[in-house]
Amino acid sequence: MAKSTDQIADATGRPTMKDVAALAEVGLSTVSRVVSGKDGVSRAKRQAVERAIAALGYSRNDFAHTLRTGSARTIGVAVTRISDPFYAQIIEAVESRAQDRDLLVLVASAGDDSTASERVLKRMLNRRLDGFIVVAPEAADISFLDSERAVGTPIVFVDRPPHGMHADVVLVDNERGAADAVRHLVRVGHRSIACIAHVSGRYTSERRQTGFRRGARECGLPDRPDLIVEVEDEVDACLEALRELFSLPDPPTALFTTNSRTTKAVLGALRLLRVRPALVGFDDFALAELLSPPVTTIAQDPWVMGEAAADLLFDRIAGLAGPERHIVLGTRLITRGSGETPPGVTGM
Amino acid sequence: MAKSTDQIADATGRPTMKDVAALAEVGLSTVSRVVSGKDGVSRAKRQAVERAIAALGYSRNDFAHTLRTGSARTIGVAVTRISDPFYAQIIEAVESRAQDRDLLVLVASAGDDSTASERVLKRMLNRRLDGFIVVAPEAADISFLDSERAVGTPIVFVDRPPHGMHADVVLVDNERGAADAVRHLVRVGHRSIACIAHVSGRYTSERRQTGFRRGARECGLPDRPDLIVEVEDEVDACLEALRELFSLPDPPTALFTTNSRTTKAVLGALRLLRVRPALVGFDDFALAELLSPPVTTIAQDPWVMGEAAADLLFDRIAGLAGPERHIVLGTRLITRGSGETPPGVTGM
DNA sequence: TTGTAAGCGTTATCAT
DNA sequence: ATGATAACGCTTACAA
Repeated sequence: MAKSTDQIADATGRPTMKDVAALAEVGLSTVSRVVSGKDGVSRAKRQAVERAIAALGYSRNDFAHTLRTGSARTIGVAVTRISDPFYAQIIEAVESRAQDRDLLVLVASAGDDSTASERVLKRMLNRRLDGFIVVAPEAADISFLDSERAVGTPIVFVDRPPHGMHADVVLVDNERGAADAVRHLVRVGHRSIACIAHVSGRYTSERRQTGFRRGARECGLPDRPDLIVEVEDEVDACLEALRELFSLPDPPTALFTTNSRTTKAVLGALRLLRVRPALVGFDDFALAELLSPPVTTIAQDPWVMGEAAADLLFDRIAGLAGPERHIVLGTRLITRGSGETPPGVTGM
Repeated sequence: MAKSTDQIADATGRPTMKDVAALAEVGLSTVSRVVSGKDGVSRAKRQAVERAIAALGYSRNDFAHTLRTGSARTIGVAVTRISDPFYAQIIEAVESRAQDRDLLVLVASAGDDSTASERVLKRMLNRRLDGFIVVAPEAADISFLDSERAVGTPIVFVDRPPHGMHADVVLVDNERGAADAVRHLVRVGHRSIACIAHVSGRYTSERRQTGFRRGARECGLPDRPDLIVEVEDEVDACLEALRELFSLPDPPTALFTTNSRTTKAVLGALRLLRVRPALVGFDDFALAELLSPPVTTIAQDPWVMGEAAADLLFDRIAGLAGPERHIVLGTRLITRGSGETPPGVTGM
């Protein structure tokens, strides 16, 4: 009743190729050829088909198409948390690249939980994805992804490499970035620097701790294990950690935080204390320059990471063989002020 | 070579139900029954099938399943920009609800552009989505969505109603929220309040302007069209707008901004000026409480919006008929300080 | 309880 | 250039 044209329809109410063929008075394969943009169809028939398509409001059923051809023209992106701006930007970058190639993007927030994430990822895989980009939950056992790869689905990991599995991956140079942060703080005069590391996020957090230690060593700072603490990214936890740090006999004059969520929590905690240590955070975040003092960060570029992952994936989809590739992107120190606080100013 | 088990396979290299049936030495329909969790299968055969499934690493081809059953168990979410935290949270809320029902979520950043967004949305629709949640680009003509609805795909709009189309929609009470902002500013003593509205985002921006005017009127403020300006959400544009506002004969002592992107741009611009007007922004954002002064906002809850949209959609998918529903959610004034600046302090 | 067979809407093969 | 016809992998009467 919606359209004036009489129309037969599929189960879901939509016209099918058969309907188009009937209306255009041509064979089914001719319609298929037109729809798929193949040539070998006379002008006359092609036009008849196009008219019928327009009249019926026909559009191809992707499921039938995929069943037949094997390719869904869809890639999947799974992250641990869509609403984290860092992951959101990765997704947007991938999506933008995918649109260029007329690919659809299936997205999932897998969370950190092992069983839930496995369910989600497996469900996506049932979709016979052409490729998969994954920020893997670190707690989860993702060995099942390996058999998926074995069966031919290219998978690219982002942000952290999969545990015990050789695969394409896009990372930033966490170690070097963290070392840069330390070097910067030492340059402006600090000798006593604390590292506040996020407890979860095993991989990145650990690499950045390692970088922190290496940076400190290279700058000739004494080894101070008491200045390295692991916290949850909540204000309360950070507050407690800071209190302990600043009641040490030789308290830090500067802080390094291992990711932006932790940086934010630390900022929230600092607001409740009288200390104003220098601060450099790994991972840039919106509004960092509007805080007072503006926050100095080690920036990674999620957009570029997403693009790199997508490009790598597309190469694999196109059939690129060869050994797995690790793309390691550089980080950038953004000096904004919080890292400049001279050591003297600090103190409880 | 990947598995020790001999395995036949589909075109893509994966085992099919046929393979499972052969290995388990049962009929095809028995396998189907087991896979779909239907009963009426003897323990013995069920176990044989399960063993075969495990041995082959079989998983159901969703495309074949969907082609046959008609439902893709997939909903679509289209927003204008995934990396905008507001939309990212809506997506995450929808996704979380979808996971409860074992639905997959197809996500797209449609952008603001008309032709591009139409292409993206149409491609999603070819997927025979069970339902669609859309934050529609305002510039775009989305009348084609109407025919999609006519053919039976439930669609729920979020954040703004579709232009010239009756449909389910989840909104916040923009007008009231904006009026609340004005009332708050008047309460702390302001009489001269400017409204800095985002030029794009027609719908929300206009409603919030309307609310601003109504609030001003209800508080007995004089009608001051010169205090309402429209800007792009960039620092430069805001800077220029602010300069003009503050060179008026009777400059504002307080500002109201119509969305968080604009609020941030205005904050960036204010930093370059000597004025420190009071400020209330529509739409809350991360770190608002860490700025100095902390920013007072009219908060909308994207998570609740996403959940409401998802629930409404699920009702429709389940067959709920009846007239379209408009769900209008309230907003919440979060007093943080930037809205408390007494009028006297301001001035160029 | 179990299996056979007929499609779902599309594409690919093969005659014409 | 065109059109039957046979799959693609799955579900679902209908038989047995």
